[in-house]
Amino acid sequence: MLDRRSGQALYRQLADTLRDRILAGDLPPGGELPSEGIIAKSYNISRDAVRQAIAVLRSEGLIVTVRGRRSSVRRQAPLEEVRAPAAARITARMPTSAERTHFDVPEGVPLLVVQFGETEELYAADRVVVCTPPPRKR
Amino acid sequence: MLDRRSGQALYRQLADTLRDRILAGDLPPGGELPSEGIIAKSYNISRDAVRQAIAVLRSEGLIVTVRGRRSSVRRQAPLEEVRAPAAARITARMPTSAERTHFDVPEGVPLLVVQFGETEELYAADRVVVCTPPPRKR
DNA sequence: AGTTATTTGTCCGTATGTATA
DNA sequence: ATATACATACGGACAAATAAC
Repeated sequence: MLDRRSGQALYRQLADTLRDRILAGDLPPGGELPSEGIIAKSYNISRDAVRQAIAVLRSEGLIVTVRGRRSSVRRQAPLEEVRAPAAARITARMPTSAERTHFDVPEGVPLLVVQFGETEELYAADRVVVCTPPPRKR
Repeated sequence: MLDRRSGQALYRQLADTLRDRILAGDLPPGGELPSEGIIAKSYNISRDAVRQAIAVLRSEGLIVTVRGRRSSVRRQAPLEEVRAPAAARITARMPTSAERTHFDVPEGVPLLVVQFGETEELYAADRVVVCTPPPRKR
């Protein structure tokens, strides 16, 4: 239950409990959360607080929200392996809104940036894993 | 200026214009945005809409917000190079709230995940770049 | 095909708390 | 201590997308 005098924000407490349920497998991938209104009523908090909690989990890449539908636990597709060249530099950053549309990634999913020489390649982190070359035989 | 009949949400339009100013270098790293109240007044929108726009940019890792202070453009520290072992798998994901505290990263900064064998190492993507081994001499 | 109900998205207002300057 | 500024929480209203029938 949520505690109004805990010093912790209500929406953070709610996000923590929902996250725990997701990571524990209580809410399986693809599973739907109750509607914002239902959650708000069941915890006696405003819909605004519920939306903030959901926004937290969405920005962590744990859930996905589509307008008109209840939020659902994000499904993780099998990752495609991409071979990194030698002497490459690999970083990650969040996409802008336009890049999110372009790469078709939901909120909370970073981009992998692979740089080598002049080139820079971008990959959606929910579909790609970058692999370093295997050790050389000799 | 913002257009109420454009079909685009006000806060998205505002986020786009602010992002453009940041990426164009108009607002330099470390530079402060006007306060939420000032922005709201200057665009004739609610403070709530301004906060949503700022939340967008924060989740993209472009700005940093500290309570009581105006938001500022995120500074990018020089990246420490970490050598990736051979046959490693490199992915990225967003940290949970607890991990954000543990790694001391602001919102909008992913974690780099380097897996090899049984081990899995995590790095804050705003401080570390992962490097693949250089080509072998022969 | 079309209508209704459900649900999330956007926008506004107000109030209060808490951190910073 | 005062002023400024962001954070939290509530409320209401309407729009827009989806789902159900």
